[in-house]
Amino acid sequence: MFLTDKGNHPDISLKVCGYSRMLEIISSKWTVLVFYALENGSARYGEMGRRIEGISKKMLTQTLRQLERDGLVMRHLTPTIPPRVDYSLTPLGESLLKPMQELKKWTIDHYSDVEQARDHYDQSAVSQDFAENE
Amino acid sequence: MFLTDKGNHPDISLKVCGYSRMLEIISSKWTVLVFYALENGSARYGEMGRRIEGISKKMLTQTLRQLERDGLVMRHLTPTIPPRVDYSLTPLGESLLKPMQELKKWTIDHYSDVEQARDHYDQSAVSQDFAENE
DNA sequence: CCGTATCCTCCCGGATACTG
DNA sequence: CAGTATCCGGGAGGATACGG
Repeated sequence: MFLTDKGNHPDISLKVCGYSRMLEIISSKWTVLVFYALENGSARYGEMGRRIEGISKKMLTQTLRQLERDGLVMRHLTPTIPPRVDYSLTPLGESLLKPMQELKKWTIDHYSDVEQARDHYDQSAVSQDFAENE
Repeated sequence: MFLTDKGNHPDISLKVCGYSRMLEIISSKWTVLVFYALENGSARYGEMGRRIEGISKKMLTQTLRQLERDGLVMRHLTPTIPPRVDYSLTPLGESLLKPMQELKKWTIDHYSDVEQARDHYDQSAVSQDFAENE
């Protein structure tokens, strides 16, 4: 880690940065996919498990609990046998939709640019490696 | 993992989901903090290391390389001795600023709601634990 | 000053088995 | 159906030392 020399205090701290708090809430891929699965209304537990490719029960439950704890998702239990559990976005969760969708739009609009940049970067990397081995 | 039963294909895949691609680019805390450090213009390597609390050289370099590879950040080397290296956002990187700031604004506006929800959730959790041990 | 290389630890998350 | 409990391997990332 960099040493903080006399009086030169860091001004970007994880604790107070708005961006960090943002990531604290939505930075996991499962969190976002689960959130995404609820964009168009409520869904049952098993249903979500089937719709979200590759998620395990453990992560589905854990992710839903976290979203619930943060007040973004509601859990509704119907105590039949077998039980039925539905999840849906809270008003707070819905308020997050718009900025999230803006960011999704940016990604869709610019992902090809990112891919192109990666190709270009990797290309120069290999040609440099090649030059070294001459 | 949930089994994909006959014909019931999952419709939310990591590979094609816009949100996932978004996280692919900005989901790490260091990535976001480094990006943040460049919001108001270019900065030198060491300067960023001092400003971003807790980051190690390894992660700073790794993060900058990734942002550079994705075409969001530019690296400018001045080959003096000792060398001087400045980093800045590319136009693509700048285009990401707006949606990111929207999300940051949401976080600032609603973080207290999230904290309140957490308190409430944790509160009910402990009172439940308490009830169990009666 | 601006990195890279190496080692080593910790914890995330998958697999599996069990329960109301 | 909707979870919980336990075990465990791999990779992210910190600490440290070295290099141009």
